[in-house]
Amino acid sequence: MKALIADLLTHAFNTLQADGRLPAGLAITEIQVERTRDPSHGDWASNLALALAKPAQQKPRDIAQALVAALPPSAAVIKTEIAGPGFINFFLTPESRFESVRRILADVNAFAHTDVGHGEKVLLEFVSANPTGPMHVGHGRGAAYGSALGNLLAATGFDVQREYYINDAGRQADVLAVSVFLRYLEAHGERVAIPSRAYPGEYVRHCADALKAKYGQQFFHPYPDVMQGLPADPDGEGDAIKMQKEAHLDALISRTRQLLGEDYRVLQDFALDTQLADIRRTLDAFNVSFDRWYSERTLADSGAIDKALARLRERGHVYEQDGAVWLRTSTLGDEKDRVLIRDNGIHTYFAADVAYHLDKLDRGFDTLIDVWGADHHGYIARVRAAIEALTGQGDRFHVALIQFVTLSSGRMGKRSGNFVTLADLIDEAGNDATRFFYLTRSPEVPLEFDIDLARSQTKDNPVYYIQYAHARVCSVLRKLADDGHAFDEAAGLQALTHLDSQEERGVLERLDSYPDILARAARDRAPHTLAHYLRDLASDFHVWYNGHKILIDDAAVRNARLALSVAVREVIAHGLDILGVNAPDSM
RNA sequence: GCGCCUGUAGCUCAGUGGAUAGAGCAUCCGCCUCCUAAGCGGAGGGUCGCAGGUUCAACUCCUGCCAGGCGCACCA
Repeated sequence: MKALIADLLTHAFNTLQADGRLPAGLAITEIQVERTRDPSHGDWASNLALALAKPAQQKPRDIAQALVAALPPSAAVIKTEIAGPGFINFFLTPESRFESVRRILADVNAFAHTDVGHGEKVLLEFVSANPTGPMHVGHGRGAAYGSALGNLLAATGFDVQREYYINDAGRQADVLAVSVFLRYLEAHGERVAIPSRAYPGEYVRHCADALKAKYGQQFFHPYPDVMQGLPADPDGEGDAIKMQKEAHLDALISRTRQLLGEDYRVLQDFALDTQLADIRRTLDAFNVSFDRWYSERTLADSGAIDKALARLRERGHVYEQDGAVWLRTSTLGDEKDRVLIRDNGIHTYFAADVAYHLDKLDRGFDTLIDVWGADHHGYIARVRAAIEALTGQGDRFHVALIQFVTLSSGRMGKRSGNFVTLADLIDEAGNDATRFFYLTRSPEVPLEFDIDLARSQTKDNPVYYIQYAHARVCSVLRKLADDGHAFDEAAGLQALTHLDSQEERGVLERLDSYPDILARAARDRAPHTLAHYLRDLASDFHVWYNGHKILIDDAAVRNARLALSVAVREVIAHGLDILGVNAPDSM
């Protein structure tokens, strides 16, 4: 209905411009049409005349008069009124309230679809957690957000590809390798000290055990040989100490490479593959999938990094200083210049990331959306600057920053070093509740995850409340069949005018707003809008259900109510599917 | 110090520049012969952090301040 009103107003506006009644240069970016709160204001209202008043240099009520006079006729509109400072109120026919039910029952996907995307090609990169350990609850939020956003964009006319960038190169991968290596030696009976900057988690030990099981003695070296002559790993705090700790770890990495030779890569690949497999398992369980897993290593191997560097040089954005190669990002919005190639000749993570984003654009994507943890916000300016330097299209790059997650009940960090993994959380709260809870908050707000509420199976838990509405409709239909009846859709659609109670009007209006909610959620990249909507719809439905019996003897009214119920079920199933939450038939 | 995010009911949070700022929880008062009580109805509860500004209109936009979180590497 909203789209219809907006259409009428657009026509009226164009007519007035063509007649010279309004200045020609005027442009309306988006017509605001809203539901009225007060029934005496009609069903819908627009502030278009108010918005035009200033640029057109005319009184808002005069413009409103002209717009109303120029409105094309519509079967749905009974009358219009001008109210207050210049609102245009629309009164619609009773029959128009049922339009959405007809459309939902005909094809809910068509009903829900609004083409905000116009086929725009979007590359959505999310999660991209380093394969150096299990996913934690923060990654889970990014996973839920990214996957829901992908579904949302796909449902609103975007051509979206989902991608996971695997950080399988660089120092972190080396730290993982030596961490596993030391635990591997320990599994062979050596007494080892784990460096303070290495990975301490229990999963490293499991990985080492698996390594031993597969390769036996192949990588073994006596621990004293490994450590001989290495700088010490000092205790304590402070920058100087920290640097010594890192130096110790770096020396250990070099020594391990040297001792293992070509086997180093075998060991490292084993460790990375093990961790990545664990991540994939968790994501599968979490109903998150990707179109492509993109390896950082392949960027170096394929020459993509060299290509990006050459292009940056060509465009004059690169210089050398202190033995390193720098990108002049400071002239493109970044606070300082950034190193691409270190003085030791090894490219930085940033250089690989620049090449990756160039590759995304080269593959023909119009828009790049990266989903990052909030702690990476300082990184945005330099990546955008690099894209700008490469292509002049820095505005195509968008980052959705996801704020941190804390767990309620003090369950986080209960025992030091024993952090809660995403797999643990899913295990505890279930897939549906976990996804839904992640998605109920705006991404830029820190999330306090209430585990006890997520576990609870009462109406206090919004996900159960919504799923229950869906199951309830299914239950009613089962009861109907048990009683030897069937839902007569055609008869129901004929009899929709029986749906005239306050509660039924509430449900009808809510259903009608669904396409607009989806469009807004997609435009704002805000899946939480949809989560809130579904809760409201479920609430409207439950309120109606509790006051009105559906399975009554009067066939016309019964079928009309069934039509409304099924429409609710269809929209809930559609919305939950976008959020990646199941819509069960019974509970 | 600089940058990003946040500040709305006791708590957790919604809120396209638009008409009287909302929801859930919590609190209080009611409600089960009935398609699932895994539920429903009602009540109280607000200086939208503070101060200016922009305009027909500001919780919403701008500026400054206050408070909290995060970040400021030749790590990733």
